[in-house]
Amino acid sequence: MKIASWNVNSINARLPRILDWFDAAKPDVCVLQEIKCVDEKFPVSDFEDRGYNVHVYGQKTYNGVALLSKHPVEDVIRGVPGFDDEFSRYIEATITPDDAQPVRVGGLYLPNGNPAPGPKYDYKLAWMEAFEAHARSLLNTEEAVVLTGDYNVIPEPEGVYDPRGWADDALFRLETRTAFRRILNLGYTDALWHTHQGQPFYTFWDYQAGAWNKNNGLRIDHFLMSPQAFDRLSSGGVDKDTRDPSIGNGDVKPSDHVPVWVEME
DNA sequence: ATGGTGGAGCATCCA
Repeated sequence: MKIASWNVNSINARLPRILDWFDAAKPDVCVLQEIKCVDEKFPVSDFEDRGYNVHVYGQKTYNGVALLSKHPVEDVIRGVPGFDDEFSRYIEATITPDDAQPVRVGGLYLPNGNPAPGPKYDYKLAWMEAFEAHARSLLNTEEAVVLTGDYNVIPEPEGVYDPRGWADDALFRLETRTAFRRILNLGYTDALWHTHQGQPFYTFWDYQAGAWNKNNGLRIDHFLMSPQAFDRLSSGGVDKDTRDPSIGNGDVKPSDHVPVWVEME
């Protein structure tokens, strides 16, 4: 079973490139972030035509997440439990394939938090604290749990092209990394860091200042897997080509994030 | 030091 995550930076502005990727990558499950539309504007039929069950937690203009699955979907929740969030940033459900054990999949769009310090950064830390509590309760179920999405966290210096220049950024400052580490230390594994055996890679390149051409990237999209999920991990990857403006549909600009995925037994 | 790009949706905000 292939599970993917992609911050698409507007589902509707990006749709031809997104559908091309779905037709090639054929994920069983995919969570999307920054769909930037209300539920009614989500192109549901394009995905239903491809065999997906579609669950959307939309929002006008900003944020918005979705969960797509070729397998049956149960117990969908929207928003991190116990956290009164004014934005649509989290969707979670149980996926039950015919040929594999169920997986609880969470798709998240963690707040950016800049500028830091400040109220936006306080919101990021509060979000992470609530998410940590929820991640802990999920571990207590002893089910296979996969928490994936745009974490807006650079976990270690290898995840940024200029660690010194980013030291005070909300994505990399020590308090952010510590909060992320607390979640990992509950008992989750950073699955893509594992499959890459610590070899650096990026999942995001800014639109500005020629970041793609200079390979000035960030590693901010992650898969956190519970022990029961990690034991079933067979491979993981990052579809970097989707970020290249010269590859694929030239009429549509790429997202600044690339799809990330894992294969599970 | 600033602005550099891109999306939503109409002046800016967000990333």
